[in-house]
Amino acid sequence: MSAILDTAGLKNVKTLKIIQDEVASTQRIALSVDCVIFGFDENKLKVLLIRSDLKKYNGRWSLLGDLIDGNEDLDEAAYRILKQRTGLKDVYLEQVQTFGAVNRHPAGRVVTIAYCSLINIQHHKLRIFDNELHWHDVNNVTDLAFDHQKIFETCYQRLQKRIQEHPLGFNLLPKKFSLRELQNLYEAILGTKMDRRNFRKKFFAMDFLIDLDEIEQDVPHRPGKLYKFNYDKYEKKKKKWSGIDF
Amino acid sequence: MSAILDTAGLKNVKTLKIIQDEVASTQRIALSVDCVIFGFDENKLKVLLIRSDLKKYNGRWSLLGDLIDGNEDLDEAAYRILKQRTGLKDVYLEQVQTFGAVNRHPAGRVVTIAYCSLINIQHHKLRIFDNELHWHDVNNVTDLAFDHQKIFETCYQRLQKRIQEHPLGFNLLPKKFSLRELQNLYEAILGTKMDRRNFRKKFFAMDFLIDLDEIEQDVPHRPGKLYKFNYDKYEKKKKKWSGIDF
DNA sequence: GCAAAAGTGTTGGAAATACACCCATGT
DNA sequence: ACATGGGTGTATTTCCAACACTTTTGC
Repeated sequence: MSAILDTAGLKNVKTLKIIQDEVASTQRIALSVDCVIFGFDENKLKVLLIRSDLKKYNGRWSLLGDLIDGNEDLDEAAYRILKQRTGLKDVYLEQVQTFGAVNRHPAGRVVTIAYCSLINIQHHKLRIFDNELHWHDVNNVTDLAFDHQKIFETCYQRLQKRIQEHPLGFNLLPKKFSLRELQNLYEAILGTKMDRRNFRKKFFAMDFLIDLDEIEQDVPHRPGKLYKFNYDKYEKKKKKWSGIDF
Repeated sequence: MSAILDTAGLKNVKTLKIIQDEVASTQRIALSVDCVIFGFDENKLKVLLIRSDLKKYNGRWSLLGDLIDGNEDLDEAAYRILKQRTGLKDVYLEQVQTFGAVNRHPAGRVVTIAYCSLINIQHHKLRIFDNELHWHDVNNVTDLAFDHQKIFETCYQRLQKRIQEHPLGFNLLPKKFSLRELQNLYEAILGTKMDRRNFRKKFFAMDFLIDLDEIEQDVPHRPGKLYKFNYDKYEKKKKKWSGIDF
């Protein structure tokens, strides 16, 4: 912040020392990170929840979170939580919003920064040995502890929007995937059905899929071809937004 | 946050008291709000800056900000700053992002929540009696103090994107405006030139403009018709996003 | 009457949608 | 052979971009 003024109009130049004192004397606030960790499995979009460790919320599910250390960057804290809970790999992580209602936490003033994370469930399945940790179908998430329901919904909406504008979805899939899997992913996240032919057309027209010349194994029907996403090409061709539309 | 664990796997139910102690004992952090206040004047998009009150940044401009009080909601703090500096009216306010690099502030650890605000400059001109406060052309903002350059750019980009998807722009205009003014606004914010006929067509097709049957006064050419924005109608017809496109 | 901006339609191309049939594989 | 999903093409519609002239007002 730039100014510590109680009224407008003060314009003395302050020394660093004065500001330091102000920072030190102001009521400080506990800061936390909460992670909304999305995964994709069995053609469903899932979110990773843990049982609240607070008696008040006994039995209710909550997001994974932790307090931020005084010497820790925000993103660092979010990565730390991911690492502790899932094993950290192929992680997409994005800060979404900060929630700071005065009474949002029963233990006192805790402002929390919500992060949205996308992980490939196959790679992390093993790490969930703790049975208080569970993948929930996003359509079946209700009554979370604290203000976590609100946080979850905000992050889910953000995901729905972002996935249509950026190639985030691939973070949820195995490196090699079929077009059917890709479409299932989009349908699960957006809650819609799409025309298969037009879906293919759209993605092939984008020209960011690399044909691996491999096919699915162990499917009880004609196997589909496998693809991977061409991140390099995407980075170069990234589209600039234009067009007023609301 | 939901869990205060140092390793995964802990699953005892904690009492409120235990968590309170943890919150109290954890290193707390000073929290601030920084406002990126946009205005529109003389066909330019402007941002309101103040001279840094820190000697280290002597002469450099910075955003308007202040520390958050322990009993104050985040949005409340942002509104307070707006009120102190501009007079608070017709304000559009939106939380954008939280910045928390460990060393972003020379006075110690200060995490800041950036807010973007759009105000109608005509209504607030008078309040800027403090000559350390100044409206800068957004194209001429460089070398701000702290990490404010980054914050400013993030907010500006957010604005550019949001204004194309939501009718924010009207917060920057007088209640009655001509189509020319509206187009100038979009061109200023997006840094583009648009075709006048297509611009009109687009806005009339949306059908959110109310023809006031009034015309501009004191213009040295054929006066344009004046319109206002129909917020109610917009709220009802709000478009749902659809379409993968990146 | 001249300068300056307001106001107005049409057309062609691109992109999105809707839609139906044959193909490859496992059982 | 049949069930299941993979793979392909075309016709229609909708949306967007490009583009030029006439009108109104102040001077």
